[in-house]
Amino acid sequence: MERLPKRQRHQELSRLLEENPFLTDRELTRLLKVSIQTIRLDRLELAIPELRERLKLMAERSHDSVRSLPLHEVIGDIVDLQLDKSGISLFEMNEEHVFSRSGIARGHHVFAQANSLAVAVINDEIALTASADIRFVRPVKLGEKCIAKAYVRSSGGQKAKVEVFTYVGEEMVFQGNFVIYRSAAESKT
Amino acid sequence: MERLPKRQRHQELSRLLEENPFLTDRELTRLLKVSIQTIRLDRLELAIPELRERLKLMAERSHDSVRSLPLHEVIGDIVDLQLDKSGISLFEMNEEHVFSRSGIARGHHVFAQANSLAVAVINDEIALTASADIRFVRPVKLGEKCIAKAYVRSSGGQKAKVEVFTYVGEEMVFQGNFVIYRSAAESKT
DNA sequence: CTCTTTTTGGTACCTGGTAATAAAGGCTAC
DNA sequence: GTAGCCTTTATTACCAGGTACCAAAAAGAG
Repeated sequence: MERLPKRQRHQELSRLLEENPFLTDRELTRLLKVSIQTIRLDRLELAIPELRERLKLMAERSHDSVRSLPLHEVIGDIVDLQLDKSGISLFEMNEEHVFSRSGIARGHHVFAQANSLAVAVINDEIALTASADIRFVRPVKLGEKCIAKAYVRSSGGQKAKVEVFTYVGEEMVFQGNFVIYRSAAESKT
Repeated sequence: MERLPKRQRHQELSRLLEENPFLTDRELTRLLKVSIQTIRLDRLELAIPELRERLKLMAERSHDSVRSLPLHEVIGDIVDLQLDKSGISLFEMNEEHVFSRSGIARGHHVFAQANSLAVAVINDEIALTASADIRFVRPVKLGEKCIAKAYVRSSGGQKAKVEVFTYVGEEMVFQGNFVIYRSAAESKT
């Protein structure tokens, strides 16, 4: 058995669910052409919860409105969030985000998604961006779906370091290192 | 059997679910002290969907809402522009730009003003942010007027370096070094 | 050609329901 | 009284979308 197919399938599975978290295992068997048991093993390996749990998580996030994310002001759609650890958000570039001339996204929209995620992932009353070092790897074009992944690298004390990578499909389009100030109170994790 | 208890129960049921839509029928039997069948008949009468449907609806709403936000073409009013030299823009923070909790502006709005200006100041068909190194010196609060000043430090070749300082009054609140890609030499096409 | 990993298949069980049907409780009308 | 009616409760069958586990087949790797 080639090592690739499995990893490719895992990537594909993650991508599909990031794009559309409403897919059941049965629908995934159709999309990936493997048995339902394989899908379930894959989800297990990738630590992706079942459909109902995913929906519940989404519902909870939108319901709470407490926590560090007033959802309406967040750029992008946060589909996974492990406070103080990591997070994933989706954002699709459409007309209002791009230069009309070239169809290329304005940098600050790409930044906004990454920044929103970096702030959201910090489990604190108040979290503010202190500084950032960012790189636009390749232009993002109209219609492209950006998947931003944030990883908290260090969160001791008042400053947390968060690394964010933004992808379009497999391709990295943006990378940023954020330093986030936190209100200091509840750091325990 | 009193006619009232039923209507009262219906009201109570609606109230409970509005307050906490995550309640299962079983939990409701405990709260209302009737059988689970009664709860289900009540939900039927009141046209309240089952728990899973409620969660799904909430998840769907949170999924396709967020995408849009008031980030239009250029952030800030450009009041002075000397192409390839310098520029100034103004931007006032209001409710939609700040964390409702703290009244502090979200970093990406401050960044967006600076980024817009850095791109605008470059005299070329196409100008894109390649990378940036930014620092939020102090938080910007609701109602504050930000004055961003951009200076082109070097513009030879395909990359231009632009330095942006943002002030509220005399106070510097943000500073960034941008590297901007330009489509070619300024004299071309 | 073995040995291990991966994939598939199947069963039992769980949650939070729907749907249908029957039975019991309570109240009114005659 | 008791018949009629609504409300409530109980029972059973069924479903979706899983989990958990076991066994066997398929596919590589050595």
